[in-house]
Amino acid sequence: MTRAQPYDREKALDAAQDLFWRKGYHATSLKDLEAALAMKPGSIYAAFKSKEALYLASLERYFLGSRQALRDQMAGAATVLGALADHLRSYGDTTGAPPHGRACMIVKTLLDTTADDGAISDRAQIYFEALRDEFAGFFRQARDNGELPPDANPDRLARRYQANITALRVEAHLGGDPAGLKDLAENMAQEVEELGNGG
Amino acid sequence: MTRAQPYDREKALDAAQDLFWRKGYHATSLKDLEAALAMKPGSIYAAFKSKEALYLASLERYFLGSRQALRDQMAGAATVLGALADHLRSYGDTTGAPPHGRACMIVKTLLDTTADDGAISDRAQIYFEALRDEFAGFFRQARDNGELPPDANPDRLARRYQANITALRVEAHLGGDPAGLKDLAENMAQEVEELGNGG
DNA sequence: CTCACATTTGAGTGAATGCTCAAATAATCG
DNA sequence: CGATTATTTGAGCATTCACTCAAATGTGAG
Repeated sequence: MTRAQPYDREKALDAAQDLFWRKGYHATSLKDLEAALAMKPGSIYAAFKSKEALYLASLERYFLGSRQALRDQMAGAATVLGALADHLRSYGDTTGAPPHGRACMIVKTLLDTTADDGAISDRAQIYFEALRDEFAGFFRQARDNGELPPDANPDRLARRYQANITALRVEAHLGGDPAGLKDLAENMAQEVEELGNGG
Repeated sequence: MTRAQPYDREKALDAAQDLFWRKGYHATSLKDLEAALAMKPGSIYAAFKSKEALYLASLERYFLGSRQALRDQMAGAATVLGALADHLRSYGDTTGAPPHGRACMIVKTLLDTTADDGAISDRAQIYFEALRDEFAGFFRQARDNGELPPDANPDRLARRYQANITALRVEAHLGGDPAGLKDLAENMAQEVEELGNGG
């Protein structure tokens, strides 16, 4: 049959994602990618077609990974609101592996691309909204199982929740006072929990 | 004396600020700037020294303008909290001239620069914190004049307030459903007002 | 009007960009 | 062990990048 691929596609995509996430699309050059992926330009183009396509693949990987991590985190929780609150709290801790201490790659993408960056900004918007839908689903779940009052608006709550995460992760990206960040996260987390106590 | 400057420095800086604000530092080329400023490369370098220096000048202009607009808005207000709430509400409207419908240039800068972009990210962080101090000053004012309880924490409130603005303006940048954005802004604004009602 | 000089000009700099492709390489097949 | 074919290689492509500087231009002084 065909020759086994001497490069590890998952590992390469992982390296590309990390590099793009840190430096952004425009500031990342092919030279940077060659070094990070340990691949020569020809191989990169054979495997990923173009810098833009590689970015799109990295972004998709980021989105799928984030969503999966969120679902896993929610699955084993006692209450939905408690788990959503804990998810916020987790961004208050900048130590440890990414995504801690980093802004959301989707938000970064949204902010530094324009219409003339082709499909990239469109795709980022789709992912951003998909994550919002994910949050809305959890709030709906909380409403349906009685954690939230019956007149709670899951879409509105999701929008607000996502806004909090966005802001929290921008703060984390700055890397200022860790206590202040933790305090901010705790503040937001408690607001979520209080939604269940007739807030 | 010396020859009158045939280019308008303010107008050029204004054009540069707008272009950088929209496209970001890395995605903006000298060609773009030449077109926007209606100046040839030699003139740009004589007037502004480098692309980085021009960006720093644009960012400073943005910061000073934003802070001044905020101060003006706060000066003629009946209550401090009401004015802070209205400031949030203003970002819920994407129609009209910038800054409406655009993310904060300082936040954009923070997210798409790294340490190897020299002074730019440092400067953006300074401005971001300066705006936070500005907000903290208003909350302190509200506490001292009785709008807030005596044990209110101005720094914490300012951090949360700035986080809300950051998130709101990221949402505005997306340009999705205007009603949803307005709703989000109203939501945040009411939370600020409720701080004064024993919240 | 002429001189002196500050300012603008824009073709041109070397370096870096994203990307290509003919040649070299390695793995599987009969 | 060749023969075949998928894959990698890396020098090098055209283009664009941020930037420079000698020459042209316009201005105020004498």
